[in-house]
This record gives sequence, C-alpha cells and structure tokens, in this order.
Amino acid sequence: MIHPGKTVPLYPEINEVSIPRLFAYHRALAAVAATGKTLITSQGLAALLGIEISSHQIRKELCALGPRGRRGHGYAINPLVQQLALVLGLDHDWRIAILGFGYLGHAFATFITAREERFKVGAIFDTSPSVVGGEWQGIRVHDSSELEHILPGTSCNIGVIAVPAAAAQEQAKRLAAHVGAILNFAPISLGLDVPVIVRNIDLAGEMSILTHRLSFAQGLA
Amino acid sequence: MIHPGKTVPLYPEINEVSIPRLFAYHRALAAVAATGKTLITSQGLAALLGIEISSHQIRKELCALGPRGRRGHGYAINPLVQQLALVLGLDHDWRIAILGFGYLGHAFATFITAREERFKVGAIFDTSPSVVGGEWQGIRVHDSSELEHILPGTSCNIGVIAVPAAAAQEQAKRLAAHVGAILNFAPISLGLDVPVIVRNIDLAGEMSILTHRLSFAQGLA
DNA sequence: AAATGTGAAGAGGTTCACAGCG
DNA sequence: CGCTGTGAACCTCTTCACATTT
Repeated sequence: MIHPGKTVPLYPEINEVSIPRLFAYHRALAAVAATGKTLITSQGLAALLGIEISSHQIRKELCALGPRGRRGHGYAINPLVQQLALVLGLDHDWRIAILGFGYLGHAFATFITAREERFKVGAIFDTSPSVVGGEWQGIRVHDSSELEHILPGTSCNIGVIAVPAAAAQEQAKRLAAHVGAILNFAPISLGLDVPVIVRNIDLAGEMSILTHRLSFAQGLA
Repeated sequence: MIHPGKTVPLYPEINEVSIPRLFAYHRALAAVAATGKTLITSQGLAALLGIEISSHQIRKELCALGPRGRRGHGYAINPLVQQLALVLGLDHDWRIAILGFGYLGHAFATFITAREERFKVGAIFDTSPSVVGGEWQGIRVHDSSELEHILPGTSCNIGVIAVPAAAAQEQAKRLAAHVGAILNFAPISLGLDVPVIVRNIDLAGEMSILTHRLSFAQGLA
C-alpha cells in the first residue's frame, strides 16, 4: 500500500547484511550494462558474482526493493542499476573526511576512490608534521587541530577514523559533530553521545577467527 | 560426556561471530590480570568492555568454553585468560605472510603486530622494485615471484592478500598452497580450489552500509 | 544473597518450495 | 515453459527468565 503524499519509497525492510551484496550487484550489473546487455536473470547474475550467492537470495533481495523483474524473462538491467544506486545512495557523490593519514588512511583513500566513483575524499587530517601541509590527489593534508575550522566547508558527511587507538576517542568525538556516519578502524568502541551511524572494522577480530579455526582444524587432525 | 583418549577439548559449538568478542574478553582480562585482580564477574567484564555487550551474553559465551565460574563469586581471571588463549589459538605465535606491501600491507603489518604479541610477520612479498629488497622491522621484502621458494621456510600459516584486485586471484592461488588461512582485502571472491579458511574484508561494502543508512535517514527528514 | 549456568523464547537472516505471471 | 515473487521452514545468534550453586 502506498500512502498518499509519500512519493519517495523508503527501504527500511532491507537487511543491513544484504547491503554489501546489493553493492556487489550494482557493480556487476553496471559492468554488464556497459557491454550492451539489457536483460539478465537471477541465475545469470549469480554466475557473474561467483558461486557464493544463490539465485534465490538475489531474487529475494532484489524483490525487497520493489518487484521489478519480468517473470519468465529476467530483469531489465538499466532500471535495476538505477534502482540499486538510489537505494545505496550511489545516485550522488559522497565526500569523505579522513582522520589519520598514515599508511592506513592513505591506503583507504586510494582504495575507496578507485573502487567507487561516487566516493570522493573531501578532507584529510593528521597530526604528524611530516604529513601535514602535504597533498594527496590535490587535497591538502590539514593539521587535526584545524578540524572544526576546515570540515564545515568541505560538505563531508562521512568520516573515517584511521588514527592510533590512543587518539581515536577524542578525535571521533570532534568528528561526530560534523558528519553523519563514521567508519572506525581503531580498536576501541567510540563512546559517542551524538547520534551518528558507526561501523567498526575489527581487523584483530578477523584474525582471531582465523587463528581459532586453524587451531580447531589442527586439533582434529 | 568425555570420550576416553580425547583429552583435548575442542570447541566446535562456539559461534563464529562470538570469536571477536572472545578475543576482546581475552585482551581486557589480560589487562585486568596485570593489575593484580584475580576475580571478576560477568557484569564487571561487561563494564570494562563498554556498554555494548551484556553480562548475559558474556556468561553464555564463557560458559560455552566449559563452566569455569564460581556461582555467587565470579570468574577466576588467570585460568580464564589461559582458557581463552587456548580457544583462540593465542597460546602460541602465528606467523603471517603479507602479499602486497603498499600502504595497506604496511598498515596491516604495523597494526596487527602492535595489537597482539602472538601475531608476527613472517614474510613479506611485493612486485614493485621500489619496495622489493627493502626491510620492515628486519624482515626482507621479497619479490612475489620468489613466493614458492621463500614461503616454505618461514612457517607462516596465515596469509594476507593486500595486492590490487587485478593480481589478487593469481597470488591467492599460489598463497593457498602454503597457508591454512587467508585474510583477503581484495574486492574479489578468490576462487580457490584448495581447502583454505578465507575471510574477506569488504571495505567498499562497509561504506555502502553507511551511504544507505545516511540516504534513508535523509529520506526521513 | 549473589552470581553463574542453561533451557526457552525471540529476533534476524537464509534457504526452500511452489504459486503466480508473462 | 521459464523465471520471478513470496510465504514458510529452517538455521543462527541474542535475549530472557529462572533454577542452581557457593
């Protein structure tokens, strides 16, 4: 049922865990569209993505965006790409503020801008004199003390915490006042009192999964 | 029931998602143990970790390792730390082979060795002449072509793929012949035919969660 | 009395079977 | 007939309530 007055469909019913998959669908479909193909089936898309995702799941997740397929034929690629871009917020650019421009910050900036053209780096901050004042892709690296001064003029709405753990808490607090979402690489839980969307990347935790499973595998042998 | 002859308890019933939390418990408890405390309750541990984990969950997960608490009192810290170390495989060192020593490989090496003393970098490979032949913490950076020659002598059992997407597939295949587990930062699904434990770090996917949720939040406003 | 240990209920996500359309 | 759309079963993980033990 569509409520009168509500013309923009929202998608709260999409599982958070499925978002990265939708992102993958979007990439794959955009690539296929570029070859001139206009129609694809859920099985065809599954084949494109490798063997890890079933056509069942693809259908379920695409259907959650609003039924768009033609039964017996498949999905028209172009509308689907546009729909996915809309749901993922990839119909416009995102400016990212990077806090901490050591190896990690640098790696992230390079990776993410190469990966998705909608992701731009809008501001870079660091505290090290050897980095501050330099440039990356024409973007000045500012001293972190200037954050409040610089950030409002950059229209960044996503921040990335790539500073050492000791500095993360304080810098995250200051960052949270200016962005709506934070990707955090620091191994601490940012105790933020402002409502901000936060994702933590737990690299040590990922490693511990590997060591646990390897230990268990060795125990079996 | 304990089977005769099986003296080492295995822990297949531990949820994979709980492993990073067990790792966090281990860290926090080890830190507390260093202060001289010998007893802690599930609530006390929850307080140490911040507000994100309930004492209920901590009890459930600790209990899955085998009941070790004293009702009415709490958990003896030292045995618990040892038990966690055993389950996580942190009772011995792990040697990590890093493929790709650009900014990401460098950042990962620095981060992970600082984070957990049991994680050591055992080998580093790259293809860039500007990096190959150099050293990091006394470890030589080898040319990737030497992988088969060097890796067997390093006793590395975990590999990290930090190379560009274009090179990831081929390098992962070669790596998989020598390690039991791989942490993959490349945005492709490594089609490996060897049985290897793989964890994929999907940074673009994490970003897409943020953009989706931000878009949705803006749609509400 | 105080905290653990644990079965049961609940929530979230995936897989399945098949109904529904083109 | 082919492929999508979808309710239901299923599985995994979290939360809860309370029995149990010191």
